[in-house]
Amino acid sequence: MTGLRERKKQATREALMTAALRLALERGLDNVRVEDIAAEAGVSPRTYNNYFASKYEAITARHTDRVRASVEALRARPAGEPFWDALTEAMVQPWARHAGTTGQAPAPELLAGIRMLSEEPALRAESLKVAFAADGELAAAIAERVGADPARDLYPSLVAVTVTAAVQAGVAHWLRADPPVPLVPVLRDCLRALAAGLPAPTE
Amino acid sequence: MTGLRERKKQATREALMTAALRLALERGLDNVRVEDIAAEAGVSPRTYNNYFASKYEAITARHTDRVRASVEALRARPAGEPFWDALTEAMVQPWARHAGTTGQAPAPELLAGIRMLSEEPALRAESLKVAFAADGELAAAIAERVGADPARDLYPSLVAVTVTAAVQAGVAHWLRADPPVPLVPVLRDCLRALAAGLPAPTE
DNA sequence: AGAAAATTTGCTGATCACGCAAAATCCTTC
DNA sequence: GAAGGATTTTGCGTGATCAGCAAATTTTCT
Repeated sequence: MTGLRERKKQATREALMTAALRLALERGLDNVRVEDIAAEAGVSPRTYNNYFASKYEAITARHTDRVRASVEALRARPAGEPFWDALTEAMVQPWARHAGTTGQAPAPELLAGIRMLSEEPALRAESLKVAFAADGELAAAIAERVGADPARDLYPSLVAVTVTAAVQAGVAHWLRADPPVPLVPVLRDCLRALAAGLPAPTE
Repeated sequence: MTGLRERKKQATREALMTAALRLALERGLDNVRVEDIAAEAGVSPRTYNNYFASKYEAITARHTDRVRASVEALRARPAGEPFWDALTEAMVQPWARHAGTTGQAPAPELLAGIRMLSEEPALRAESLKVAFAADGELAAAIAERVGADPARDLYPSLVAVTVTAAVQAGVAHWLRADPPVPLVPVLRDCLRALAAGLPAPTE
């Protein structure tokens, strides 16, 4: 079923994503026009907009995929697993390959890309948008798992939204850790703290 | 010190905000151009952009003010107050006047405005942007209060970001509650749960 | 009143995003 | 393997947003 058509579509999508990211990293976000990205990917500018609705979508597409992957990962966790274990693993998983627990440093280009997402205001906004756009689905998956009604109960959406936020905080902390630290444990800490409660440290 | 200049500036800002909101509610967001808002406020289109950088900023300006107000409110809480009490009150305060604990229903126009913020994707994105743009400041205020170093400690930013998210969830829940419920208790519940931990309901 | 400072405004240019229809490409069926 | 159908790409045109710049207007200060 993987016709040439689908493969080509995936390929241009991929080409546009990497072109956008590469150019933005090289020249700075403001010196990249849609036209440039399209040219780099060997495609007409009009086609760019068939794939991505805004100039920034292509750059944040990887992040969009990560977010969606978390939702799917949660749905794929074994049924017996305790809820917070499942949720933690699901949230961590898409980040694991970037910067695992092992000492190996993440690819610098990849890190620069993530850093740009959190430093360029326009990309930060786009990232937030996709993260919280998906959180209806995340809430639904959570509701399903804990047996709640997502429309009436506050719990699923509260957990979905705060977990999403906690991951953001974890990534941000990871980005600014001076002796670099591995990301995955940071994320686990965030989620464990969230599950257990956030009392003030000194009280 | 309240020269005519400053008063006029406040007035046009206010006029632009209300004009933008009114038009968006009346016609739908997509049928409002910057030009229309400026005309409604009796000002040139170019001036609109001196006040607001995007078409959506004016509409979400009230929300922006709420977010900022929370940060200031936290800084203004009495020093002896327990941390989570202070934080809860600070987050709730800007919303309190809209829909307090008392039975009085909120002004329908006001409610429609808030609902539009969470239903129109573009406005939702803008709201998220301002909420999380301010959360560096919120984290700083939290760090100050609990005596932490916002650059090194994860706690302040984790709390800031999750609290912001929890408020979002609370407001969203309030908006879809079928027999309407007062907002403030919902927000308090969200924040109490966040502070105490979010174990799965049935485990 | 008159100079200095700040704000408003019109103009302009760069860019973006999308509708539409023609051209190009891929897939299916005979 | 060729014709016909379906999908994608592309070019063109349109409407709109946003920011820089300099002139005009308004407020403030002396």
